[in-house]
Amino acid sequence: METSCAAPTCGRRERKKQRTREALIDAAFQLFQEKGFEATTVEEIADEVDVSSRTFFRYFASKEDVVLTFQEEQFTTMLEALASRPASEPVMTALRNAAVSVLRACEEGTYGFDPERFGCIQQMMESSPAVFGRSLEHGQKKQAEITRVIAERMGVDPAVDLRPHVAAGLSNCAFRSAFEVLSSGVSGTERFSDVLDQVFGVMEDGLNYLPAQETPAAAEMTTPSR
Amino acid sequence: METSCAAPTCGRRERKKQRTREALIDAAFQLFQEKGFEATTVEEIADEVDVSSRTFFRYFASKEDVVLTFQEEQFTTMLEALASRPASEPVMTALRNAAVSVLRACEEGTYGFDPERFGCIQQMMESSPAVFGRSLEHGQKKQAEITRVIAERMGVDPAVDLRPHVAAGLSNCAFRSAFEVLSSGVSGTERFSDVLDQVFGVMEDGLNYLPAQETPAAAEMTTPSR
DNA sequence: ACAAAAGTGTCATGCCATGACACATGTCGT
DNA sequence: ACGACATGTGTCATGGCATGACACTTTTGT
Repeated sequence: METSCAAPTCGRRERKKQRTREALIDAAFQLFQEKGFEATTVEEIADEVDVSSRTFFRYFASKEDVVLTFQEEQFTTMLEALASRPASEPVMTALRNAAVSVLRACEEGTYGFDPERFGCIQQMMESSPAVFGRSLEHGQKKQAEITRVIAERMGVDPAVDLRPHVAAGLSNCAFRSAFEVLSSGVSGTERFSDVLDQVFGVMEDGLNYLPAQETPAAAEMTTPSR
Repeated sequence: METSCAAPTCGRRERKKQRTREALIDAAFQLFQEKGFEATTVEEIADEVDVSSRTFFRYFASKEDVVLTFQEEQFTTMLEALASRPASEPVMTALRNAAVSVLRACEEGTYGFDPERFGCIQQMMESSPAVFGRSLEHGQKKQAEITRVIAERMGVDPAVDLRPHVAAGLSNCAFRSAFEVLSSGVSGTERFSDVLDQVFGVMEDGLNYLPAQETPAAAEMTTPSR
């Protein structure tokens, strides 16, 4: 009757659960990469780990959720990175730095991220709408948390001031724009983190001045040769 | 063997199809409003119109698609509005004006929009994640088209220049931010179109200067009492 | 060792979505 | 108006996702 540890991080049971969870994720990604997301059934994933499909759904609310696990970690890391930015930094700069640093970690495998899986997920986002949709949904949901953090950092009340909401939206938007740019193969775009940085750059210094028409030369300013 | 009209907008068959489609939409919204989106089954919708569920799926790829019909119309209207903005207008201004005018149309029932249904959809977006997710997905997909139009307007190549992508992303982001602000009940927000306008305002004149900390007084600038 | 708690497997169920095939209903040329 | 063709619809059949119910097993705390 719950006497010792309220949140039992210890114990065989907990360890076993964690192992099953990891196994499910690994098996899932394995299969996703082999046959694609859509073509992989929950039953196959469960069979691979030798549990029932029912059990799978006790660990994940949906098949897409397995993939979103990763995104959730990214988000957590981003929040940490944001918190560790100096308070003197302007909001958008802090968001930019935090966001870019997280993607760098994903790409370079630091911080416990797996670059291969990172790439795998990007692929799935492009190829299966279900994953993409859930990802957008997840991002939008998390945006609310970012809003809170930003509002705190700005020292304003998010129930009155729109700006934290917009700022959070912009960071989210930056991610998606970068992804879209990347997957539509815009020239000179390779690393996700670089593109993201550029997108933030366009937002920060180019937004007000997007003209009706412009000489091609001026475009060089915002899309530097790297 | 296809002699007269290549795109037969005429003909009984076509009319019948259109009627069935309308009937399905109407029945669907009726039921959605009565019992909620999730609680309504495709079979119920089809029964109401006296067709088989199979037929329903010949008109709509998914249950969510019925709702997205409306969004598709909004989008089309927005594109038209954007095209009719003077070419001299800066891109973000044009986007802002176009976007706001569409929402106004939705709210006021002009241009063939139904304000009641508009409200109904907003409700569903808040209450059923599936609809919300699909809506995000749809918006993201359409963003690509906006990108194209903007690039053309700017006279730049979207395969080289990031800015059209970002601008399109921002307009999309503005919609969602406005929606989020609205549904999280930020004070002084009532009409969707007004909030959207404010969001664009924040983006245009406040973005660069979102400071680390700020006196509450300065906030008044970007959130006018209207 | 025992009792409570927590996890799992096994049905059963319901809904969404799609393919196949037969049937009915328009459409068009003559 | 009639017949050939195209197109839309109904009726299965199928398969996957997701969830509830209930019995059974494992773990945990005392």
